[in-house]
Amino acid sequence: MPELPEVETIRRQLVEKVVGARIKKVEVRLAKVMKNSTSGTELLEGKAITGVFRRGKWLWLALEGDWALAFHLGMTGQLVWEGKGELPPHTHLLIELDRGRLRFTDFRQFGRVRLGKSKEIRDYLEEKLGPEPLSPIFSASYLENVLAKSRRPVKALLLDQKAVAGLGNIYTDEALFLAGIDPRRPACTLAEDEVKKLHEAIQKVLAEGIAHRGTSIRNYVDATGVAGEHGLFLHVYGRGGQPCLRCGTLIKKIKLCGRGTHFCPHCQR
DNA sequence: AGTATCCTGGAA
DNA sequence: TTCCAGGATACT
Repeated sequence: MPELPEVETIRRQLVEKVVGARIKKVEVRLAKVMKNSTSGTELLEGKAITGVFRRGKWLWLALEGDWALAFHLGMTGQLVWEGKGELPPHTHLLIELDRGRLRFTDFRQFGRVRLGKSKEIRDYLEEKLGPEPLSPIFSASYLENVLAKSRRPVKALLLDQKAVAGLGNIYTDEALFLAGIDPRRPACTLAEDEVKKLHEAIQKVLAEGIAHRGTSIRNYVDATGVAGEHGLFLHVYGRGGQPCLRCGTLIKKIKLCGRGTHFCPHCQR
């Protein structure tokens, strides 16, 4: 589920809710979600949360003592701040705070949590992720260079977190539609003006996704447990067989890079 | 560069 | 009952 706009939405809300809060107790309810499980989450007890950061689809809590707790939500992960109440099923990590609690809930169990010193976590993320698509480092010429080096379908490159961090299946399909580019095109065949359009489209779809607090197709909710509104604004994702909003041609759904891929065969060349 | 794999549950 | 799903990785 959660791509950059969803994770950024959660981050912004958590900044308001948990920065300054102190951890009372951490309960790992499904051991395998702890990825680099050094011993312990016990060492976090009593520490205050000093910040909430995002890198690509990763979100991490900065904690006193230069510790960091990083989350990747996989396909169906939720990170929700709330008061007491019955705990939903598939809640794998529970952080009790002096104000409310933070729960990590993920029914498909693809999500992961890493605990480490903050430098360790930052290094790990820098090593595996390409530039942030909404930062100046992600320029049109950077994108041009990356695409020029590969014959793979352009969609495969956009999904590659090392090429650019944070795009997933929804926003990739949407960006390619806005740019008018067929997802199957070998990356190196894009002309300079097409790369420019694609670069612009990527930043636009992500910004809109954030403005609408993310896309709730299945079970995504933001950090307050509320669904996102961006599903109402999708052009192609999930619209296979329906008319293109621009030209009326039926949206095609195919399998590409092992993923459902939606595009307009008329608008995208 | 494709595809099997980790999981659960809703839809076809 | 089979297929499919906002992801990533470990294989052929």
